[in-house]
Amino acid sequence: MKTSPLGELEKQIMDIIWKSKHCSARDVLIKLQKNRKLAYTTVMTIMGRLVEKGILIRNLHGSSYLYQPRVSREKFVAKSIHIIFTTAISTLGHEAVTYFVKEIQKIDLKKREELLKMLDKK
Amino acid sequence: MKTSPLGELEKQIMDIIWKSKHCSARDVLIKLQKNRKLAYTTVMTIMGRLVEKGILIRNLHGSSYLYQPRVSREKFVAKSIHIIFTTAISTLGHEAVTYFVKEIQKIDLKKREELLKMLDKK
DNA sequence: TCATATATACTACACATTGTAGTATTTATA
DNA sequence: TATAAATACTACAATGTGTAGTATATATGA
Repeated sequence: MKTSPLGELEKQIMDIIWKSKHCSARDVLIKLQKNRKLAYTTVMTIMGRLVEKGILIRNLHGSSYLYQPRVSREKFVAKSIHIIFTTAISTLGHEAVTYFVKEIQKIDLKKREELLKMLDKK
Repeated sequence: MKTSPLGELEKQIMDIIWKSKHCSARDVLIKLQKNRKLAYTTVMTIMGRLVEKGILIRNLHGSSYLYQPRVSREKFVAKSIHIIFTTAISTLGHEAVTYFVKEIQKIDLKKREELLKMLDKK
């Protein structure tokens, strides 16, 4: 079963596009290449797949495409969490909810600790 | 990325073993075959993989193996949820937490509704 | 206008995961 | 001892993801 809606490269590409609202494959490539070597066609392939998956939309702009997210990052995250959550429950059973609650409580604890640390420094 | 720690068949097998505490491949096969046709070797393969993954433990018992879960269902669920939760956050960002909270709130609402329905019938 | 650069389409391939099962070999049992 | 049962090993298809090459079309600048 799947645990996450995007692969690593897909995620990086989506993050770039969500930030820029719309961009070409080359725009994305250039940003990605700041961190690593990557072929233009690799980016094209992934972006094409994201279009197939309905996550990106593209429009011809002259002789090349401009890509846009089909939904906002917020909506995408909301939907993904819904899928992840319901999948987890159907695979692992209802007790799963309890553990999600516990995870959230842990996070809050950490946040509290972080806040305390910050206050300490000031 | 992965969304769930077990595939469909793996899940079914684990559920059987968690219920019986320990059993042979044949025990599992017989239970699975109540719902569908399946080869003995298919079950063997999956159970072998579950051993490789550290989810099952097996001990020779005469000339065949008896399989046991390495951890309780509870612990497995807890760990799985932890992985799912942290993976989701690292892929989708911290806002993800908000949406998990919303999902839990939705569930509670449903449960409340279900309860009301049950009360209504009685 | 022509050579080069750029974009796209299409194809390919590797690797991991999962479901599925066959074959070969060993072992037990009637 | 022949047969049944268990295991080990191998295989293969489908899917998802990362990676990139090749072929073709198109634009652009000298």
